[in-house]
Amino acid sequence: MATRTDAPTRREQILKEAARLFAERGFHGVGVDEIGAAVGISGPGLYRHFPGKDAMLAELLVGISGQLLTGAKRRVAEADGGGAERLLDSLIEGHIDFALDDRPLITLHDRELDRLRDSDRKMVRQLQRQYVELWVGVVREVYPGLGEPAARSAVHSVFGLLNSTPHLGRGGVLPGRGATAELLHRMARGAFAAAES
Amino acid sequence: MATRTDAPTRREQILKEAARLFAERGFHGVGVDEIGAAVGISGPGLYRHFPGKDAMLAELLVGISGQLLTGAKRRVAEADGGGAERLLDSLIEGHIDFALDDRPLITLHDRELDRLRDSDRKMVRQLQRQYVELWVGVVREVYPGLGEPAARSAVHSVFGLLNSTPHLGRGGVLPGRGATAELLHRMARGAFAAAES
DNA sequence: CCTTCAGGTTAACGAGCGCTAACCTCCCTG
DNA sequence: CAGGGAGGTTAGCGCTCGTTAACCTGAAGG
Repeated sequence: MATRTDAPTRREQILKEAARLFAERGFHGVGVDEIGAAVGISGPGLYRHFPGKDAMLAELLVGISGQLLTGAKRRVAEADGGGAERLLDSLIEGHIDFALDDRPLITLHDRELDRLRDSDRKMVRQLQRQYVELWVGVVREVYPGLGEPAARSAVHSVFGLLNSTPHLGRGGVLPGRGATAELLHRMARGAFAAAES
Repeated sequence: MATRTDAPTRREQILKEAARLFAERGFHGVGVDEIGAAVGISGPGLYRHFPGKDAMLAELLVGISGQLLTGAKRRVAEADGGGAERLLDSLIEGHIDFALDDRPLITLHDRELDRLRDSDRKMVRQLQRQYVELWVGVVREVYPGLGEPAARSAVHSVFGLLNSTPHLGRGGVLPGRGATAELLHRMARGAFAAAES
């Protein structure tokens, strides 16, 4: 898994614009002509890069879930021996970065999953479950008072909290990226702590 | 505004089933024939009750937002002199009841807003904003350390937390309604408290 | 200079969808 | 008992959308 350094390909342009459009108006609400227009080509030209509209959504969702899980695993590996508290903070930080930097993707992630073909959906669900279970393990280490079902519920709820970023910018000014990230981080920790008691 | 006591009308059946279907597969992903079949009539028979598919979604979303706001205002009135702490708990409880009892509606509420005609969307947005501002006022009374922008962000984030209920039942067992409600309530309070510090 | 191929183009097809038209059938009321 | 409206039905229209077919073009390679 080498890190990409070269310029963004046409394929990647398409994925990025498709993600934005899907997030804005829903998978069924966006036509292929629109996606094409967003990258400067028109309509069926997309079929030189993807076998179909479904494939774009599938690649996006699998990519998102995989990226989240991969990042979390890397953080676990890096935190080797650093303590569960630090690790949980690292996980939270990673999720917040994702939620703030890729809002359209976060939106898609829990909104359009049901539009996938069975095999793709199964794969995404599995990646998501692994991600959740990884969090649950760390959370229970930091907050031993939490039973497993409660911890899982708490993790899902905190995801809901962190994934609220698309709603934040709606009414105008949000207090800058750094401050928002800090606020979300504190709230997540506070929510977990309160879940334990 | 008299409280309804009579049996559910056909209109209400339709709205309920439409909400469920829209939540499951998205507004554009559900056909009128499906909605009709879900209430035992077929296809165009719906047009005896609604002028169009859009109108169903509009009535659902306006109804949701209005119901949330109305309930919150009632709680404010009832808590007259009872203290801000108690009032905030009451607001949280009301929102949780809604999120647990009407999951499809909660899902629609922040997912299909953009499919509305401009006038309807404007109305929903206004109701939502009033609801948020009502919360912001109470939250800032309980947690005076919060500035207004931070309080607003915190409120949106806590909504994300509370509205995560549709994701909770996914993987099998959730620990019973009462316990879930309690957990969510504690986490919401914990998140607000941590936002203040 | 010819070939090839990646990456476009426009035209058009077929399916699905929202919605309308036309018609039917109870049930209620004067 | 006439009649009329509420609430259904089926047939079908028109439009949109995903996808395919057929064609074009410019750049690279021998």
